[in-house]
Amino acid sequence: MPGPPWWYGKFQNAGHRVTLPRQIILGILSRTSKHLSAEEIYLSVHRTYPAVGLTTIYRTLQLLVHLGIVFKFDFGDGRSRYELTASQKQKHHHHLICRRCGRVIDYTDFIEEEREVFNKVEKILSQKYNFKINNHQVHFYGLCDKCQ
Amino acid sequence: MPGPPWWYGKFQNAGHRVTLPRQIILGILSRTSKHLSAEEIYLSVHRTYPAVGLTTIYRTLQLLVHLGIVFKFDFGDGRSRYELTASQKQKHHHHLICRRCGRVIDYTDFIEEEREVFNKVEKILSQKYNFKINNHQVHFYGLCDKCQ
DNA sequence: TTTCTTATTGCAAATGGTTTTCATTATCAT
DNA sequence: ATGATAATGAAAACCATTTGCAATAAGAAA
Repeated sequence: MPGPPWWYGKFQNAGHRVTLPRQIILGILSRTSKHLSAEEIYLSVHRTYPAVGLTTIYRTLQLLVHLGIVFKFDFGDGRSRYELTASQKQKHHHHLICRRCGRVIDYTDFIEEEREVFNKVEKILSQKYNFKINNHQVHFYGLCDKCQ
Repeated sequence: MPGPPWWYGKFQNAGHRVTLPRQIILGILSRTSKHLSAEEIYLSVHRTYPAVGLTTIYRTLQLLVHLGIVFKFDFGDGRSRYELTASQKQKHHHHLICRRCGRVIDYTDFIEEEREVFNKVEKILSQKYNFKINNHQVHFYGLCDKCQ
């Protein structure tokens, strides 16, 4: 798949430079289907590019979230976790979180049906509260099979 | 409304003591409709009971979350916020969060489809992933009227 | 290609919410 | 009333994340 990646334009428009660390980080995010933390990304980057510092990871993630390229999640384990908003590896999904062991399951079941409802709800909420809604997240909390 | 409060049994069953700080904290949570942070609760407690320390607030909240009496939320402002899971003041609701100013709006006026989908999805997910689901949270992210 | 402006980076130090340690206090079963 | 021990408060420790600043590099202009 040649040509510039899909996020390229978002950088240009906002006047941000396409630097090596940023490309590497985006590469990692686009190749995983996990919810990586800043440190995990740092370690992954560090294997091939030891010169990149943890600070850059944090600053880049902050930028990516701001540009709407990445979602930031809190699953309750004391650190933020990040996912691309769009990629081959990441279809739109919601989360099932175990309160005991912290396991997170992505599910896409009924996502279409959910999406229809959410579209409708978003439209209603946008009007009622005069809110410009960009995205949503759904978390179900409970106990996984091993922890019951 | 006389008699012991609804959470009393949960304490007893788990062998936890009903102490003054715990009663005060639960009192505050049951009288508010806001999403209070640990520090806000501390300050509120402190006005009438200056002897209660911040540490106790944290430990109590941790216990309450564990007992399922309180929900812990992360709205992205760098601190956790807490709400009773059940009370006169708190009906089940979802959140609308402004990415810019951090304002959080609760909404409870669900449309029928919304309820149906959640009931259905919850049931199916429980079976498919053998998860015992206790609750869910829904966050819509966007820009509020003032921040657009 | 070379130059120049300035956004970006790395390191170290600072921040700040939350947790831990430990001696003291208070709950509640006996 | 008493005793076992859960709970508490104060201070210190933790640790994910942010900030200050001098050095570096992206990308527009020449």
